[in-house]
Amino acid sequence: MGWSTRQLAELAGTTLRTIRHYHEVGLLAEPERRANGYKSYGVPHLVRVLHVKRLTGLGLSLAQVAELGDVDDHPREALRELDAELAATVEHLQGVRAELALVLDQEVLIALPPDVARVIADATPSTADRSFAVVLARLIAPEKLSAYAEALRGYEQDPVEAEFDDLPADADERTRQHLADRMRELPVVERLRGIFPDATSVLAGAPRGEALAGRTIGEVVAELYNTAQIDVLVRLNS
Amino acid sequence: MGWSTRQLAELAGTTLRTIRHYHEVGLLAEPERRANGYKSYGVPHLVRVLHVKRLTGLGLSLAQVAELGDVDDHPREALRELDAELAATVEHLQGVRAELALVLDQEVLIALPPDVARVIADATPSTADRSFAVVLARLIAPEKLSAYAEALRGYEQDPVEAEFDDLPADADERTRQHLADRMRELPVVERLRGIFPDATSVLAGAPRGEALAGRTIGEVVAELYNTAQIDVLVRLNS
DNA sequence: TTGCTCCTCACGTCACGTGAGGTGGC
DNA sequence: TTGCTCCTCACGTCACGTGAGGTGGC
Repeated sequence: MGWSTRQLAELAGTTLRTIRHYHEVGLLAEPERRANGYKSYGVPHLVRVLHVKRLTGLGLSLAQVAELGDVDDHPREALRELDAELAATVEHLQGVRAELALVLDQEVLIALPPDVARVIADATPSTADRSFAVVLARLIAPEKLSAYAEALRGYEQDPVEAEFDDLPADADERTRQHLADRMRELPVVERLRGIFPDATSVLAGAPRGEALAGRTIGEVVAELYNTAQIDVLVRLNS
Repeated sequence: MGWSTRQLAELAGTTLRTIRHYHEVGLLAEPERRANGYKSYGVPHLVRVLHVKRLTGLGLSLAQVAELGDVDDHPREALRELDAELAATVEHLQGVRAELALVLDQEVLIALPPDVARVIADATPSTADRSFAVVLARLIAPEKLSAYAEALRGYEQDPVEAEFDDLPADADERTRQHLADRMRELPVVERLRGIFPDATSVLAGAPRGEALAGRTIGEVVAELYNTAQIDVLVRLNS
């Protein structure tokens, strides 16, 4: 005598709501009703639902299934496209997993290429400096970033730098100049100056538009360092 | 002076709407406003957005990102879980691709195990029969299905069967019995009788509940064959 | 005054899940 | 009368996309 919606769902191994959804989107014809208004499904409905489920199970969207015609057609093209998509997805996921493996291997989570991240995590232990590196990574050219990381490799904290970190904003002229002179001789600073000989060179080849990027780096620096420290940084390049 | 929403979006390499969405779900603090009501973002916002993007780029949901605390924390556990999920997904997709390869290799798309599908596609060229096979596959035990496919392997159409296919519903008694007698000697029929000695044996070990499944097969048969044909099928087993 | 940017709603997406509220059959 | 099934709305999910309608700044 035909099946109820629930029975059809059970036979097809799916849910009530799925059957109704197929009606809603026009993937399944509405069956005849009994006297009381209940739906009464027949074999073709079951075959149709099994067919739709088969295709969606393979990864087709309902819209794609709708585009294909009858149960008898073999959707070669659609399936081939799907296969290509799946291949791409798998490749992408494997890429993500490779990245994850690198990230899991590291102490800090930084939005940087893994090799660069490693160096920076070692070299710049403070959160502020790391934030700087993350922002920088978005703003400067990739080669510059690699060079920057290379310059920091094997970095060791020097007492002079501690002095810089603790420099009060109201440090006097002589203190600043003296500090700048000694910093200029640090190997790290020397290497960095080789990469960024002046302020504008930081942004050469920047991918984001130099105007905004420049202001941005300026803001970050202003937020990280006090006026005396910035003054010292400026003197490094003179 | 801070950035506008659009500028923040550009700096972070994302869209206006994404920034606003992060506000909506509480992932990003609302910045101060200017006199005219425009938002004015600072460096911490940029760092935050880059951090969120980094995590979602790896595959975390926004809800998961929200659960993790600060930019400085390294979400080892979450990432490890994610990696496990990714591994499972990749495996699943590769399974689907393997299935796709088989399906693409075949003429018809049937919701059957591939080995069974191959045989059935060869043996039963009519749509009706294939529908029957698809439904059957959902209803009977997997071993029975394999055995069924095995029985059909190498199937060749016999003139007697053409006779069966064309049997009119009002065929007389003698015609039916004569046909049944000859069909009983066909190798295919003999093999099938070995698997399904009687009607109830079809459903032995059925996974869906025998009552509904039985009625279902009955309906399918009734829809595929006329009364004379069904009568002949019944006589095959007597 | 004309473009351009900014703002805040608010609906649409995809494949259903999950009640809400009401009725028929034993 | 009490459970159980059936029915039809209709909102929620997830991470935004995409206008709709209105205002501020040059």
